Amino acid sequence: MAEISITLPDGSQRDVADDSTVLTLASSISRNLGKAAIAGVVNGQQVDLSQSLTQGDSVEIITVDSDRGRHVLRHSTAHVMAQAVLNLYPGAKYTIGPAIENGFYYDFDLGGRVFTEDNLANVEAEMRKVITANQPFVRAEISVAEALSLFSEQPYKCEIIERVTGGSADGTDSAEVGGSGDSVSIYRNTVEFVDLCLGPHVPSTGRLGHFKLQKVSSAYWRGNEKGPVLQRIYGTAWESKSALEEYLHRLEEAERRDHRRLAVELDLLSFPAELGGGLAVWHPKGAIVRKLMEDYSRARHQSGGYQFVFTPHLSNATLFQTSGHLDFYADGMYPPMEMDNGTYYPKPMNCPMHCLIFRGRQRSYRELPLRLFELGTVYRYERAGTLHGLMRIRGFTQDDSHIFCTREQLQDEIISLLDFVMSVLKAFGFEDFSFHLSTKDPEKYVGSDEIWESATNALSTALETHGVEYSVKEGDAAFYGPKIDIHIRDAIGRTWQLSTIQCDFNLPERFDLEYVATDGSRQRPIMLHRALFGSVERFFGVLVEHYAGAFPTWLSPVQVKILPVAEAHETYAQEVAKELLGSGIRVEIVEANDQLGKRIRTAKMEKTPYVLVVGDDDVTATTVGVNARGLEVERGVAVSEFTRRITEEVSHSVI
RNA sequence: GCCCGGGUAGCUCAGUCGGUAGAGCAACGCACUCGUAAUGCGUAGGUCAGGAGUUCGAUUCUCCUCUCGGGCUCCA
Repeated sequence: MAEISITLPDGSQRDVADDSTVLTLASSISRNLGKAAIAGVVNGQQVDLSQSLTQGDSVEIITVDSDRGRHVLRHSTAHVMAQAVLNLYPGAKYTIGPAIENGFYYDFDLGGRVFTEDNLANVEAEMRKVITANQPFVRAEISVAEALSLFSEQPYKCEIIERVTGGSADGTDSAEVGGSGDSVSIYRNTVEFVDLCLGPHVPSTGRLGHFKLQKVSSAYWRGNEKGPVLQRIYGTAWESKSALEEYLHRLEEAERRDHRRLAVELDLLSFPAELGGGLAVWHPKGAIVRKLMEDYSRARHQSGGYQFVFTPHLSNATLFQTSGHLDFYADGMYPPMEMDNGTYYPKPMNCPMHCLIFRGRQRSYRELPLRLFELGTVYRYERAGTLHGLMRIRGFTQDDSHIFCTREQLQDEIISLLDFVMSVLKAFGFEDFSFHLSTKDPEKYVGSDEIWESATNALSTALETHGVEYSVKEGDAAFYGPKIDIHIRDAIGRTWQLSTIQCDFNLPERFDLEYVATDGSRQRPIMLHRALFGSVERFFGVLVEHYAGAFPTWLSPVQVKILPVAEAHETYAQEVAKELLGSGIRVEIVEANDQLGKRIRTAKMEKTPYVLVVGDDDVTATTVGVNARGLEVERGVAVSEFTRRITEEVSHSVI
């Protein structure tokens, strides 16, 4: 038999029989690789395992336990779900079913019927049948005419075929269907079930099985609010039972940490219905944590060269006409209040007011960079369906700063800003950052190409100076300037976008901001918007979830609870409390009305960092029994020693 | 804003095929005074989200409103 030569990813050559496929190649490399293989990449194109190889192909094997492998697995599972739904709901129209992060979904038009959670078990059972049947995924390329005839009962499929072959495909379509020119690719499982698809897929449904359907919801066809409403089922799928279980466990963990739930359990804050949606009241325990966060932020800004300002919550409409917000953003603003001397709006942003402060008098280059800082509360009328606890809220406080600088200063300013941002976030327990640079949208921007280029270079150079990896989002910038977004990874691996550093070439123009340069000429400053927390409320929510409500000692609402063993020890407990209070520690005494075990349990459930038990021995020796969160109980610690330890712990966390 | 599903005691929930409701925890009282994650007994607590309709009678059925949840869309 003749042989052909294949190039592997490491650059090595391998000779294989000329009737080889991706699968036989994988198996020839090792038995385990053959087993783990789920698809391949041939000359840069993802293909099925059954793909034949030809002389000179570059081949990479995709295994099930890789991101790309799980993607294939999930997409194939989506097909299985579509088949199951079509079996169970005759007349259902199927639309698209992509793999997504951690899972997949598929959208159906049930002709007015809807899915409920109760239907999921049936669909799952039907899917198991499909999987047990071990149906093959057979790829074919057929002509457009054949495809339209094959899917004549499926209007959504026809629409996709027409759009793809008509050259007006978007990203969603091209993930759904492959083929070139006049043909489209399909994958057939049975005589009855066939789906349009780019592929690749697993060889047969028997390769699947570690999946779970999660929820039903609705979605718009092609994301268009005016279009048909479809029924969507979300599911997750993994390469092994243990990977599936681990993922489901992570979901449970996320639910356990949900800040909305912990806010109630720990009495941090609430969203009274009487206030209206998306508006919170902060209870004492939440308020103290928030105050500590704000105090820390203020202290850092003070030492970081910022000047504090305050601005009102309301403004005359003319301000927002000047800033342009009323033209571009009126839908996001609370409605106007008609007053006898004009129309007023609650502010959705602080920046226009900071511009007024800058413009309040003539500015010299000697003052730049001028850094104005405010914990500024803004109001945005978020659409009702988008509200989500503290993460999306209608009244919130930005740790907002506007920096006015020259073009020459931009580079250094951003370099030091990145330092500042990471240093502040690290103080709150975040270590893992990712950076995203958004560049000009060629369709929509203000300012010269030249200033965009120099500002974008300043941002990327700053990132490179710090030696951090970053992704570039081409065209994702706002119309007024390029920006860096900073995401953090929390304790259970989720990422959150918090900080942002945005260049603005627009507002200085609109407000006609100037400074006097060294040569006496009037120059326009560049304005930087930046926030570290983003919103204090949202950052608080992220912190609650990151710590699962167990704040580090310096942030804990109550740092120490003192539990006298019996009533007779209450006087001593007060003495200990007094000493700790004197050192600035937040301490509470829990009187001996309940059994000790009960009181310990309650204190632990409240996630108190230190529970001190004091009894006869302690009164005699001036000691305490220390029950620290996550540590063994330690009896007989001298009060002075405990005070020293905790004050040291707290002082290390705060500047 | 759109689709679907909820709203019963402070919290978590049960229940009423239409006859105005119940548990656990929490609160309060009494007894117990206890050395490291739930002592016992008792008391109180609800216009069953709000409004309208159907009905002899509505927490239960219907409609509307508010609100919450899951998505979609949105986040200049």
